Amino acid sequence: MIELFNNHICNFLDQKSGFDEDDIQVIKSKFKTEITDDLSKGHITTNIGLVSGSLLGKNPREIAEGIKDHLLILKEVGNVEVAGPGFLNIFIKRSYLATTVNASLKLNEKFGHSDMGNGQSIQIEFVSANPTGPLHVGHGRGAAFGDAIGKILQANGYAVSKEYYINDAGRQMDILAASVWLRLHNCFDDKSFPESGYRGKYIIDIADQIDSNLKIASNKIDGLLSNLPEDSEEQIDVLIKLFQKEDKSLWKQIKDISLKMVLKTIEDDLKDFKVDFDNWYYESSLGSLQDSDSKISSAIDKLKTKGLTYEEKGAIWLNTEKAGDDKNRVLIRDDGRATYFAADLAYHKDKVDRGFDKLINVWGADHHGYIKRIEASLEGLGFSKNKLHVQLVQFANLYQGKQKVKMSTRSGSFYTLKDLIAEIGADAARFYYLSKQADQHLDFDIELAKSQNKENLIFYIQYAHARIASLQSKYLELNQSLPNDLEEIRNGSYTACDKLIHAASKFPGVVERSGETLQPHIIVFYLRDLAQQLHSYYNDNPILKESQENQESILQSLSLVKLVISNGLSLLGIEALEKM
RNA sequence: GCGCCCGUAGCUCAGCUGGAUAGAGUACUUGGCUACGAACCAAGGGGUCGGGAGUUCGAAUCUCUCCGGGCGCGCCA
Repeated sequence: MIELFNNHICNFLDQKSGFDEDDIQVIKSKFKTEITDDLSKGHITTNIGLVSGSLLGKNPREIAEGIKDHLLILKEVGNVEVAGPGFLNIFIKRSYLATTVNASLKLNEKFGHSDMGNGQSIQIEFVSANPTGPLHVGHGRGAAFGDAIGKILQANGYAVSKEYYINDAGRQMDILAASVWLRLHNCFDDKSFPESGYRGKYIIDIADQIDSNLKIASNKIDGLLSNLPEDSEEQIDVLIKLFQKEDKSLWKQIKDISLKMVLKTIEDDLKDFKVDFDNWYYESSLGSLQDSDSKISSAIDKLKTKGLTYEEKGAIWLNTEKAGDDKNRVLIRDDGRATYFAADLAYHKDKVDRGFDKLINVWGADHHGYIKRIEASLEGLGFSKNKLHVQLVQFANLYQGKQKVKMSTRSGSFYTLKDLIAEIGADAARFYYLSKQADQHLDFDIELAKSQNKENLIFYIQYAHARIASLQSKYLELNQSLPNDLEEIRNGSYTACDKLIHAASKFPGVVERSGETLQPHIIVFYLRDLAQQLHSYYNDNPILKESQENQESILQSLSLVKLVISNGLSLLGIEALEKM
């Protein structure tokens, strides 16, 4: 609809304004036509008068007057007012409004979709938590966010691929295996268990299952545990080496099974959270430095060829300062092992090689210092850093009322994502994770998320949806079917729903903006406002006492509101409720 | 010290690609069920948009600076 007016205004500029060609281009790029906040300003408003007036040094209101006449030609337009400093407020004819309601309803679950992305492929990498334990509530925010922007971008015409990067190659895997091994042999009690090992109960569960499969002889390593270093980090390293030496194949088996089991729980938790991935990418598939054909070797080779690397203190460094990083970074340590950064760089090269038009990384905010170096490496590899967008997600603090919920991975007992889903359900959890801009701190109150009143926004929005559903079924008891076309009543005089129709018509614009800015919370707040208007209307109007013609008109309008709530929630990965 | 993010009503937050009187919820005061879901609605008070300067016809929004808070600055991942 906005399109229509934009084109018409551009048409005016080109043919009738008499402005300079260059000025017209500037004006076209700067003026905005949008749906108004409320109906006192008409349905559509444009600042074309202000923008041109400012540029040309003319009176904005006079310019607006000229364009006003041009707009009145359109058959869809009922009235146009020049308002304030020079805004043009456009009032649409009611018959045309009815047409737009019909058209929107016909689009059904596609209402709100756009072709902004034009089929471009976009990959979103998110969660990517180390496979060393269950997901905690911090991961939940990244999971909800990545999944939601996936849905939103898809709705905006992008071809979306969601990926989880599994760090299965580093020292942490060794620590995981060592922790399981220790539990397997009951070497320590909870108190004396090495601090830098993983101490959670899930390690015991893994050990139990391995034990029943492998039937490992216990007390096999009693002699190994004497003379351990004091420092807990050194301690775990010594243990890892001991176990590897003791029984190489058993070590490998334990490591593989542990990884598999942890990944399984992560996958299950994400499934319960209604988050799915198109691809699970293993860091180990990047290969090793020893293999000169591996992805990691060839990525580093490419940088070497470009002369961006150098040797210093026995290590191989990448010059990332050149691209704005604070300091240069090590790719290969002095002991010959690749750094995490080297692997990540190879991973990002691989993403680009796979042909995605755009890459989005959803990272915890504590990684922001890492952005520069990954951008630098992409540029070093000959790609534009603009291909990649890193979206930071801040930490979420959980509260139970006023009480902060403690999360400590150290102690091994922590509030997991699974716990959260069990307590408030996946939908409420997703909703609250998404209710604030991702890169800002979020205080997440579990009590609030469970409450059944207006303060709980998801409840309030669902309630609006359920109310309409309930009204529809009431209507169906009295009539054969819901009205499905306003053709017959488009000239009706019932205008009480106009505000609702107007609010609902903003939805496609909201989805686009949410996609452009990667901010799902825009949809959250929009739905809250829409629900508020629905409740207000519902309260003031005894709908089923209206004339039959009015009832049809109302039901039609409310169906649109219901559709918007349902589509909006679904973009957040939440199912709208017919009853609650 | 350097870098990134944030500071809007008592509290929790919207609004930020500059636009028309700065908005919700909560709390407080008050009114509304013989009506389709009152789990709701309506009305009222409450603000130097952290301070200051600049750009502009116009600044919560952009720039600079100061103050206050968070996070990051490994041959960890």
